[in-house]
Amino acid sequence: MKTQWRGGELLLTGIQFDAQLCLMDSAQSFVWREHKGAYYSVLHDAPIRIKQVEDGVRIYPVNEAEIEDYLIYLDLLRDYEQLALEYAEYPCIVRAVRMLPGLRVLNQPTWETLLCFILSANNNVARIRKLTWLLSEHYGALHMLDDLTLRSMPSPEVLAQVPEADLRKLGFGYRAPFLIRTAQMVLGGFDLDALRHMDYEQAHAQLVLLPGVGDKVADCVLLMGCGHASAFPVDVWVDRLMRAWFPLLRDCASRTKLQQAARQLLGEHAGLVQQFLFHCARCSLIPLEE
DNA sequence: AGCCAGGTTTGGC
DNA sequence: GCCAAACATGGC
Repeated sequence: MKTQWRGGELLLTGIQFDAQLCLMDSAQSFVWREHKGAYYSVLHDAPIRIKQVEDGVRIYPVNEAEIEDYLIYLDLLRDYEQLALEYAEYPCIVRAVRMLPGLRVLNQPTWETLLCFILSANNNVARIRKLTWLLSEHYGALHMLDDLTLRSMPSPEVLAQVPEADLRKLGFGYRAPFLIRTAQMVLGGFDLDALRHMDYEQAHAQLVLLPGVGDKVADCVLLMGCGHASAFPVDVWVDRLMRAWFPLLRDCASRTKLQQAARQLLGEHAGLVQQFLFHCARCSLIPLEE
């Protein structure tokens, strides 16, 4: 990887990174929007633009001191070739990782990851993105970039004060009180930053204390919002594909059992693998049955 | 029109 | 601990 920085623009080349896949199509993040061939969002209270180039990306604006933050966000400091080697004994994993060379697991801010995945429960991707947009549009801070108005996700301070009825009117349904009560708990001292430094079990046990956060949402937040690469979210797709491709797991009595067994089996980077398998199955890149 | 969505909560054994 | 039903909404 080569990094060049000048005039507030960061140019990263010699990397495998598919912006459309990572920011829009892989259902990891719901806060990016596409405009004229570039991707826009607000990250850590600053508007940001990412554009795909030949063998890398251009990011603007970036302070020189923040360069590493973006490498971390896009997970460009990790060797994904190594990931395939690590799981050489599982042909389906090697195949999935090699099939999506531009896919990376984003390291997103914990708070917005938490909000998005509370919204994701029993919901479809199109509506998760719509509700995420509604939340930022009504309660987020305003930013400008390239004559585009962008809004951040609401802070816990703001969200904790929103009347439940207002969110229900906007179409949040039964998830409305989950969002508000979670914001109130974070405001009341629930330490999201601490989750990064706890071990997986401990951090998971903490997260499920939040309203609207069950096992699966907790694992998504841990994987994509807390740097826990071993967190292994199991949704309908992952449940089906793991049973289909891993005979060892076929007889797991419940989703909880399967989640634990799969995480145990795949180890330190289970969650990274999960993203590749999930995308392959969801987009029918690898058939679930033969 | 009806099924389904990157599930969670609640209340019953 | 395991199971079922309720849950709001709208995408397809």
